[in-house]
Amino acid sequence: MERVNFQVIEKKWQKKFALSNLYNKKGKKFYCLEMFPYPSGKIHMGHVRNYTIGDVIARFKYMKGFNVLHPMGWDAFGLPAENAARQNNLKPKDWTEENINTMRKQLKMLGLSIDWDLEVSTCNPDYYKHQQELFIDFYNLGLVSRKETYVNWDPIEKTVLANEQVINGKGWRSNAVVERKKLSQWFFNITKFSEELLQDLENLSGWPDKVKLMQKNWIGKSYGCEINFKIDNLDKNIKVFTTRPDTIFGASFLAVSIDHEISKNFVNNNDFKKFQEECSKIGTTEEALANAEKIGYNTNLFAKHPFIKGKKIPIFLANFVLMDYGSGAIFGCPAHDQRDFEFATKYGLPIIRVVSEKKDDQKSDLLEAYTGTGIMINSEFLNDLNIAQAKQKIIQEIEKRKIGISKTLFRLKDWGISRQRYWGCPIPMIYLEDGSVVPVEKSELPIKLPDDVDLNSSGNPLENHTNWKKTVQKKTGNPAIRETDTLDTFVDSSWYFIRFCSPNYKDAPYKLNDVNYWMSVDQYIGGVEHAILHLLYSRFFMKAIKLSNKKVNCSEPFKNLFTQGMVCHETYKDSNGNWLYPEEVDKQSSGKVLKKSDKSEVKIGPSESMSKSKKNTVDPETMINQYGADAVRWFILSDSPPEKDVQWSDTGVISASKFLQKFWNLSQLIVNRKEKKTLKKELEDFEIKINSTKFKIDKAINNFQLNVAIAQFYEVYKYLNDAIDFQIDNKKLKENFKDIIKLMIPFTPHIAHECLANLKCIDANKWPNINKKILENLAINMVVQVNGKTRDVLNINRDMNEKEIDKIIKTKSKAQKHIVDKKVVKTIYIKNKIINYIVK
RNA sequence: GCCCUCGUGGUGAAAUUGGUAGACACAAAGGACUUAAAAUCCUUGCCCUUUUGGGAGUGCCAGUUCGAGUCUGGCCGAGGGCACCA
Repeated sequence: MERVNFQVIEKKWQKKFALSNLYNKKGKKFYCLEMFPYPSGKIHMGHVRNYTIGDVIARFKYMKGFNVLHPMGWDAFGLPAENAARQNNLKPKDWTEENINTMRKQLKMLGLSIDWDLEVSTCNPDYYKHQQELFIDFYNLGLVSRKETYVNWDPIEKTVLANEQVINGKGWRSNAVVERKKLSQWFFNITKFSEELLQDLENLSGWPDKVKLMQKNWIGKSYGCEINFKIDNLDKNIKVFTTRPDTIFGASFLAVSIDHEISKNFVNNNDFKKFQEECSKIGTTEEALANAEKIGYNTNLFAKHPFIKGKKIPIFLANFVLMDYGSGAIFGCPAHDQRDFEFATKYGLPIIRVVSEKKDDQKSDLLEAYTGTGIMINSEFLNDLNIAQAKQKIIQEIEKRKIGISKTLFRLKDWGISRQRYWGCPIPMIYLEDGSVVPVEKSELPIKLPDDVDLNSSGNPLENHTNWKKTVQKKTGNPAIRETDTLDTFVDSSWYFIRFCSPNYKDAPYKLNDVNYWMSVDQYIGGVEHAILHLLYSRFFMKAIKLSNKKVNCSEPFKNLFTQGMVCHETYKDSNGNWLYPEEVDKQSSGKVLKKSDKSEVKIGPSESMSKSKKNTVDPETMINQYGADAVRWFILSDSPPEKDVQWSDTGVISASKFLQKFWNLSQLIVNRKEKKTLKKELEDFEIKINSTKFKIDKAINNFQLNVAIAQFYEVYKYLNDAIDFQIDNKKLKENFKDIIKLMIPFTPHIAHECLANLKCIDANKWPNINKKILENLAINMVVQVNGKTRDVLNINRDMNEKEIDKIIKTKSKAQKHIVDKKVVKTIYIKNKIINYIVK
């Protein structure tokens, strides 16, 4: 049999895929989007998986008659471009563009049904001009502010990181230990949407619960109240936020953050300085802070207990109270909060129980804080209430006495967007001589990045540039200085899906009609690592854009979200402990693995997600050249469910390639098949099998069970191979075979189209009809059980009644010997499924 | 510490959502074809029985049910998210 030349047919069909008229441009809209890539150099297997999954969905929808939007772009700003440019003495722009060209070429090799006319790149002034417009819109809406705050400073990247970019106290990209630094920064006031961002999660039924939960926890809504404590002998109050106002009678101290304004009273105090030093010694990483011992500084001030006349409780400055949550002060109730318990134990403060699990259990000493349910004790008017009732009552009382107010707090913080880097979108703000800061005129946009920057000196290249920042205010002609910070690259990716709706529109970031037609994204696909950052920011952008233009009728950007798993590969180390690439090792049939260069033994490590640092990567382009794009696509979908990690295996892709070859062989056999006469019964059975396969595949794709769909193709292949010899005429056989191949187009578009062309198929891009009537008449397998144990399976007509079945079982079935001579106590009969005899 | 998810052959996984456990694939062993190899195809896969058969079996222990991989409770293990958030 002739071997199919993958290279030739893939090139041939990719030319046709490039003509957008191949795709349906009518019908109901369907916006299919995969997270766009950062152009780091070459595509990796993670991209292959992501975009192949997306392509299956997009092609599936095209074929089902939808008008599909399936674009691609580049998340092209970012620090690696600067680093690479510095190392290779290039311009970030040139480096980025070169990578884009490479990766575009590679993506095209995969045969994706992308509409390349819509391509956008975030580093292109045509794109970031509109981002600057949006920034100004947001500014005018009061959604942008400038704040002096402690920031997460990455000492390697010399830039500020958002909280979300700090992972275990380290920079998400550099892995450097993050420092605390006070800087003036630009913020998007994402917290203005806290409630909405939380509420609207409820409507996102097409999102994984896991992702919604992560966002919910991140937003972190908590109910409680604020209480004012009067400081004794001082005309001052300390505001305290608590979610447990019910435990107020157990309060034995106040603890206040070191950054709280009250600590200003002690700046000249040597003990305080010592304490401050001690705190800073602990380090600034969240991990270190979380595990650090709780220490305090006794201010010798006292607060009046708001409900116990004459009672005074000491005020401490404490390292475990955070300034940027609540009001930076708490009341300590050691009996019912573990942190307070540790603190009180250390400083010998009273531990007063106010919640008791049982009424009589109040004498034993606590070994740790009790945080469970119970009823109130030692709490005057709250006694005998449960916690919920007590909370309600005390808040009423607090409000009545005007010493506080019920309050809801969010953990979510505003989004710091300033970056002291060159390769990002310039922030369109200017500083005037009178000290005010104003946006530039929209007509001046884009504020372009300069080409001639020095990336080799430290600090912010735009700040260091000789004249870039010098400008004049257009309206007045007065001299002004440009903002030299650039935007966090997460801003770039927070609205690209909107730009895709009208990517070439020059007048505004989006064309209203196009956005209202295409948005929201019907299917968004990407890695779960973006569950919080990117998705939350994008949701914020959509809401902010809607706020700036009431005619936009979309408030959530992504209707359905699918998060795919990672691509993994085993790791290899030589005897010196150096990582080795898979192509540097040889696998022996004995199971041993040897280093190719010197035949030394190689240690195999566990399979981990592919990363350059561990060298467990496989180059997609090499694989495509070797086995064909279809085989690579097929394998990466076949082995695991898309939401789980998949193990890359060379033998797997080889077998995928072999299967496609066999499938092609089969199509040749069918093309050249000799005519046969049809036997009615054989044709019926055949059509039942083909239709049930079609049904299962269609359903599997709908459910994102692409691995299950592929298993169906393997199964039906075997069947079709036998079916060649069935008594079925060529027309019927080919018709059914064509339908099966059409189902393969989303998975392996090149070879499927090639086979269909050989079969002279004229409507290849139309999803075949499934004859449900045939399926309804399908014979079923009736399971026959005795005492719950399966004794036989009967292939019988659908909807047969119990009596008939009982007759068959008692005369012909293998189960009869388990029933005869025994008393049938009960029979459970589930139509078309099972019959279970209970015998004694 | 808190929250969430998941435990099925040597491996990746299926299982119509409470109804034949292990589809499909990888790897392995045996066989066919071949002078041989490659390629291709077939068979096997826990225990007992020569076979027909029978039994055990979805991390562990209990429970609900005619029937549990699927539901409930407890335990053990793995992964993920958050982490001094008051």
